[in-house]
Amino acid sequence: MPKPTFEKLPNHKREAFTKGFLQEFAANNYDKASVSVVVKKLNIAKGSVYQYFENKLDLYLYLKSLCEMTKMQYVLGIKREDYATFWDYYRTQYEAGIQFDLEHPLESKFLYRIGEKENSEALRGFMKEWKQQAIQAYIGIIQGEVDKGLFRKDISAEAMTYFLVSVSLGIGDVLRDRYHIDFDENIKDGKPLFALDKTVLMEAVDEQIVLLKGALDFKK
Amino acid sequence: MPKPTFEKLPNHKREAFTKGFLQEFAANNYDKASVSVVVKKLNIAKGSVYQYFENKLDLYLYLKSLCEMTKMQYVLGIKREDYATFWDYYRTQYEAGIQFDLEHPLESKFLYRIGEKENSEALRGFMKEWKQQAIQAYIGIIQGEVDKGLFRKDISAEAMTYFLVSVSLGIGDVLRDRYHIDFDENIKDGKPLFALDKTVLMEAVDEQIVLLKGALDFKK
DNA sequence: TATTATTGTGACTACGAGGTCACATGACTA
DNA sequence: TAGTCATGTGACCTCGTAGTCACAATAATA
Repeated sequence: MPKPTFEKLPNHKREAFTKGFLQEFAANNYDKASVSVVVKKLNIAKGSVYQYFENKLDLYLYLKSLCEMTKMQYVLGIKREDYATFWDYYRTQYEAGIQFDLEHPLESKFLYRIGEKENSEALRGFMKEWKQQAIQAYIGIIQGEVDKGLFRKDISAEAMTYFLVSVSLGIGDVLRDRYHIDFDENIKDGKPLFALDKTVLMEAVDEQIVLLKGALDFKK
Repeated sequence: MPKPTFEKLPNHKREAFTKGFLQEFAANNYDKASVSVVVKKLNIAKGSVYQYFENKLDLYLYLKSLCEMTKMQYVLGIKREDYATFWDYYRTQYEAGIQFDLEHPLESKFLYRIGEKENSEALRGFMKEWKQQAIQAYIGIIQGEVDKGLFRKDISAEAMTYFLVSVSLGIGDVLRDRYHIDFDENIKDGKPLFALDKTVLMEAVDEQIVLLKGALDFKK
């Protein structure tokens, strides 16, 4: 986490700093992202970085927590109990994610990288924990659907959760491939990752949801 | 592709060379895999590597084609027309993949990395093409199922294909996470990635197939 | 055996990374 | 104004990488 020196920085400096490194980590994975490059771009001394943060990993984790907090504001208010079906809930969550991407493309791309399988050894521990927590949270919800008789009972909630997560993580790729989206170009141009009409995107998402329903819904 | 010098090498030398670099590329991504490290491990001169191959990328692509050819021997004979349903066909393919992993763990891990989202910039072009070809091949098969009235008609074959691919790529992670498998450790010990009883693994696969059936099969 | 062609070698180059530190600069206090 | 403390600086250090090349060693041919 940042040293006091960083917290005391005037806003415009701190924001420029954050933005510069967010761009770098959004465009490159942890290992390839270069402190030296950003430092040149921002016209600050390399030593400053290490007066603000312990090291590269410390800086990365700070940015990660920043992005997560921003995304939370979009997703946290969405509660299962406020929706008639799991799929209304799920769809709303996904839509909020797209809205987040629309308004915070850098943070969105940063977080998109976390879902990637291959990650630097330095990060692997954090990512594994992160994924396990996400999975566990979802298992609880899915088990709830099973108990309500809304999801099938012949397959374990765990298996269904992994299934759902696979598809969820894949949807981003579906969108990217089907609409020939170049994430890196969009990032460079300051556009959102999914620089397309939201309704078009949601159509593709809805297709995947229809398939998910077929897979998980209880059939009498 | 290798220079003539490499082809003329005595078998034991060529095999040791190949194995050494397969291990390195199985354990590290393209960027992190180090020619220098392997060279030390094999007790050969660095210059030799560049008498066998143009450069690191050339060497990597050769190993990739090697692994693909080996895997082909397991999968190529499996034809859709030999199976009653798509799912018998799909299951057999997956089982063959596990068998391949059992007998060629190094090659299996090497290829597993290709499915990963994050890849070195040097490789991105190759991987994109590779994925597109795989997708296109599958779309043809899936469309065939639709035409036969076996798969649902209300969703495009393309959307169903992406759905199937998402889940297929995810199954590896399901197995890894559910059975707490450490790929890197297994590789280091010379074990297969999925060092578990094949029938146990296939049980988990079958669960996912049941869900896939629910999603894609035509319901009257 | 002498000559030529092929293969093996490892110190070396050029590069770029993360991180350090003695010093310069600026701001606030006495 | 003089002194103190926090912040900014960039040359420098260590490390590791891919790739090179003049030379040594071996194999093949005459």
